[in-house]
Amino acid sequence: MQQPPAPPARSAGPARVTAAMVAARAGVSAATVSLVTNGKTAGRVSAENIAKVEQAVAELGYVVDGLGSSLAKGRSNIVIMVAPDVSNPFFANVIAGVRREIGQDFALLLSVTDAGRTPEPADVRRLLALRPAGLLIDAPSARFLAELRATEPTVLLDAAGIASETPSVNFDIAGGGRLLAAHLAEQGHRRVAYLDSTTGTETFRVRREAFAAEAGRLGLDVVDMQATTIDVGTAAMEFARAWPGLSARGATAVVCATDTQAYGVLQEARVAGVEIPRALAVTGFDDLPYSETSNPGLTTVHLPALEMGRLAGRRLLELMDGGAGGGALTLDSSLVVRGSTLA
Amino acid sequence: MQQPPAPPARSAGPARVTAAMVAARAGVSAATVSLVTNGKTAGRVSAENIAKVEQAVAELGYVVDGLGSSLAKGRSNIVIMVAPDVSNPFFANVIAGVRREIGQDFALLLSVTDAGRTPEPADVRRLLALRPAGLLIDAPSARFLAELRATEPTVLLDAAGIASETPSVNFDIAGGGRLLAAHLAEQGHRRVAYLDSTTGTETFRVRREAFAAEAGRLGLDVVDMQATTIDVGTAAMEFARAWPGLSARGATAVVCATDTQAYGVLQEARVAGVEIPRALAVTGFDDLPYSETSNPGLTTVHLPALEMGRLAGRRLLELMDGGAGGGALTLDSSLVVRGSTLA
DNA sequence: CTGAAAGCGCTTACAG
DNA sequence: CTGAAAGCGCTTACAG
Repeated sequence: MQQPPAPPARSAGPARVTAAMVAARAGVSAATVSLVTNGKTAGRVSAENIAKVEQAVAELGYVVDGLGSSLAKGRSNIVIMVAPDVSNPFFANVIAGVRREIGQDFALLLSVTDAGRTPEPADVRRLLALRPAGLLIDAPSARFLAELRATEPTVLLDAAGIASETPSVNFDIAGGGRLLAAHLAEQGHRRVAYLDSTTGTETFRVRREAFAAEAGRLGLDVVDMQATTIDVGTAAMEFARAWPGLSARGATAVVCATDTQAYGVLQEARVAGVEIPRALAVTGFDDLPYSETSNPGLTTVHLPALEMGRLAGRRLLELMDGGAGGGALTLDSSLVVRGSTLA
Repeated sequence: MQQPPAPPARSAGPARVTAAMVAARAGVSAATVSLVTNGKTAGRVSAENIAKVEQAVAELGYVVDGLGSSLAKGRSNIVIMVAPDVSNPFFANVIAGVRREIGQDFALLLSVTDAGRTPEPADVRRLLALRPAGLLIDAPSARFLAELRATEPTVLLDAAGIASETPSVNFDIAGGGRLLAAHLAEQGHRRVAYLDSTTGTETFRVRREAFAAEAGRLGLDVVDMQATTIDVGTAAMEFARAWPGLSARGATAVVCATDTQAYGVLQEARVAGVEIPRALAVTGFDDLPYSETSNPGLTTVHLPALEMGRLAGRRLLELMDGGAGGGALTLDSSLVVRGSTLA
């Protein structure tokens, strides 16, 4: 007497439109549908059938299923970008550059970690299981790279200072750091403080070391402050904490690992009544838009973010097309001198 | 005489380890391997076979292929979060909250657009083709939502003011806006300027409208500045441009759509020698960490970002488990009064 | 408890 | 130019 229970409702909504449904409606085989949706019709599909398929696709609202397609092709159409610090405004420009190059053909997806943390091996493994068509790794740590061992096309961004076979697009960070040291020495500074970032990526190590080495060569004394996150607030607090001591020891400049931290120093110095640049010079790295309009303007090492994104995207495209393209590409950095160091 | 050409080298590196290889090594079937890697062994696989499979998995370094697995299961194990403004530091906290809830079981991937832009229909379609297990949409525009029509589990974040059947987790933005208006009226202001964001999301419309409505009720006059991106620099420039006129018309406060913009106003006001809060009160929305430590501290509407991320993640988990869970959840916002409005 | 088989939705040689 | 078939790497009823 009992009715068998109704089959459980599948995920609500209309059934998924498949290539087979399109084929049936167009009166062709699934193979032909595939050829058309992949644009491989040249000399293989008649104009008539192309038109039929296109109409059926439109009528049914068919979208090629990414999973089936990727499985058959052996790779997906997504490019995963791994980055430690999405909320750095600098990074937004890098992404914009990447998207501009690969955006038409691939879906760009970001894998982010909590602020200031580097991705874990487990994260990476899960990402590779998605079979990305390519990988973009921004500001990697050496440890992370060692664990990666990805066989898919990979391009590193901002990986200066990392020994790796993987193709990379870098800034000449070290050159920028040296220019910075030379500029400060020229301005007559003798003792400067360095405010590092807590993010454990190589780029920050290089920034610091290149600056410190050149500073040493020029007779400049470098004092380390406590590293902070890339955040105006924490940098401001660290400056407030450290300044009395630094001042007593005769420091006349603060070199920050990022512009964002420099903003915090500028702000807090103003609160403390420290005159910039007369009593204190302040510098950054990145050259974010605001560094031009801040008051005083911030002297900083200019890093061409958009350009880096574009080049990395283009190289990844070549790699995914089967190109070789090894080696490291280095973009010039330059020093932009503004009011924060120039009386 | 000619040797046939060597087969083209497949994507370099060792061949992919498959479940079949694991099965062969463990001396079991692929089905058993699947049961083990999916943790569905209870009453279905002997302890002995579990051990064999686990050992083979370890020896071979087998990782379940996401494409094959997802295709068979009908959905992937990725959750895609769509967001207009990754580089807003506020957003980093939302993500952290989401990850904390869903991070173990799903890969969280971000789809971002260029600063201040809302995703296009084409972007969305490509994302859905990946068959995400779930979708998280942050600060959607009404237009975007109308186009979406996703059948997969979806949770909206910060979607106050959007009429939609889709479950959502929101802030009581309107309440915060009203508290802000009341506070300024109480402090004796009669005419205030409003600095909006150019990002075309509903949350900013609601911020402005709730504030303006309550302000009107309390006899406060509201003057619109030119909206800017969520960026210290552009906000600073807009303040510099607008202040002379605003001042002449008797405005005594600037209400900003975000804390970040308020920082620009604070900074530029200081440069212009405008005393805060005596000559000008400044407020924001978000309550970023820096708003507490800035000098003066920033009066702002506190929005619990981490909490929102966690709740959204939890609701999505429920939905993906087949739960119903419709309706909108609203988190209280509150007004944090600091030195930027309080003499 | 176990494995053979079908199927997820495509794409790509292959034969015609 | 076209379609039937095999296969991508899994998972899940099903029969045993």
